[in-house]
Amino acid sequence: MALLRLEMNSNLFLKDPQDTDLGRKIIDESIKLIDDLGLEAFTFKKLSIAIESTEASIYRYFENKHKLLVYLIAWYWNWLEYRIEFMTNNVISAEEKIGIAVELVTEKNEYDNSFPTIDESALQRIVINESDKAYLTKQVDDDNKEGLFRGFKSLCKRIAAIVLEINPDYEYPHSLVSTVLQAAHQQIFFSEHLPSLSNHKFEKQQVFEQNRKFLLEMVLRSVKPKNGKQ
Amino acid sequence: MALLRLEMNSNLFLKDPQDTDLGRKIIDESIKLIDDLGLEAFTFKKLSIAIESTEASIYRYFENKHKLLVYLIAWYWNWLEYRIEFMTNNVISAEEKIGIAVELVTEKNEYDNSFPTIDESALQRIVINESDKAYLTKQVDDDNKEGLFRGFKSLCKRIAAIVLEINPDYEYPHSLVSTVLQAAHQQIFFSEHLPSLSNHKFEKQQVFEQNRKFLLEMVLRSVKPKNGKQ
DNA sequence: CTATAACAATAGTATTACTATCATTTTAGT
DNA sequence: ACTAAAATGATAGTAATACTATTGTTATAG
Repeated sequence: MALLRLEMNSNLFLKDPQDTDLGRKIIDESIKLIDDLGLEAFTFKKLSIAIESTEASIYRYFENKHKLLVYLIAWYWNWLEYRIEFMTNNVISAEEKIGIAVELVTEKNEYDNSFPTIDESALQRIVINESDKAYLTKQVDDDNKEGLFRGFKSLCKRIAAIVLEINPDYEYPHSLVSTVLQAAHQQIFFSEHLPSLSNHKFEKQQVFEQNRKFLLEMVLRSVKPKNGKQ
Repeated sequence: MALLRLEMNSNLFLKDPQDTDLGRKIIDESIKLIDDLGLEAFTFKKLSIAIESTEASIYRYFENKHKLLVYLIAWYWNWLEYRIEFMTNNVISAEEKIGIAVELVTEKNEYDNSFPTIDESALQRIVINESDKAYLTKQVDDDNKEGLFRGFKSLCKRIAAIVLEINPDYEYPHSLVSTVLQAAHQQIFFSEHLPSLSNHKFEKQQVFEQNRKFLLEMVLRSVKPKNGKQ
């Protein structure tokens, strides 16, 4: 598989971490640390110790912890969109395409050799546990103006376009897709921590597969009700 | 309308804030302050100034800011469940009941005279902006063991029961309902701050009404597909 | 081979999230 | 009305956090 680099919006960082060894170390180790400690207990101090550098050096790459989080989440959505693009390329049937998209959105991530140092499965856990915190802030409008959420919005738009291919008259393609993208990780969280909120059983891969079926069914039934009433 | 008191799980507080004037002031003012400042900028110091008391006094009611947030969110879900119970009482048709439930879940809240000092519309904004932070933490399992999330779980269970009345064979009642409860506030947030993620237009009441239609349609089509294929 | 960028080392600050102690006020029961 | 207990206020203190600033050292690119 080819070695790739996802181009990130330059407002996400002060200095592109993909350009230097230290920068890449910041990314890789912050993924591991946030996954371990949770965002609240994660600090630049701890990260600087983990990468055997200093707080000051990290601040040259990222304005603060929030921006670093937003960067990681944005990277994840970019990566996911890239894979959906790749896997639906040359597929003609819109229904087949939505099946592929929902599969990629809901599947459990494993190491991807295209990005050798990034632990995609840890990053997916971060998305599950922390991604909502990236936008649930008072600065959301400023951040949005800087384009920090372009990754998620672009992914949503792409999948919504497939939805409209299936049924151009469906009224809520973007709402439906953003709901599904959110549910894709929320249901995993619920089934692990608040199991009565979900019907999926948190055992090995099963929960991911049940979630895929649940969400694909929800999408298809919403978009294409079979009774012709719409 | 009768004056009511929602009984809260005693693990949510050190001393029941509903018992004293100071306690009620803590609740009322914290709702206003968190709504204004956002959870991150909200501190017990600022709250103590707002209520003309001291940090120490607040700490006698709540262990910390996190517990206070969880308390407020739990109060909201309890209140919502109570209203759903009330409004669906004596309604026979399950479809009518789900319509009422979705309406209450998605409607914009106004002052409710039963709880004179609580600003329910500010509290709803807190639920929209901050509620996910109540459980997206490393302590979620401990908090859950203490029953801190009973309000949300109980609400989900109640609505899931209505779903099963409509179709006892539907496989994902809890997943569907928790997804809807989440989407109910997420879509409001999106339409205001990240409008490309939603099809609802953020203007006055409209967004709430569009959201209701979107979610009710989603529920009904998911639960009761008309083609008899299931 | 030097100029410049990158990084390390260190120090310092305001704020936060508490804990502790003791004094004062309020309230409840007799 | 009196007293014990509970509730609250006032004040102080601490470790950690989220930065900013400065200066010195090491890489590396032209």
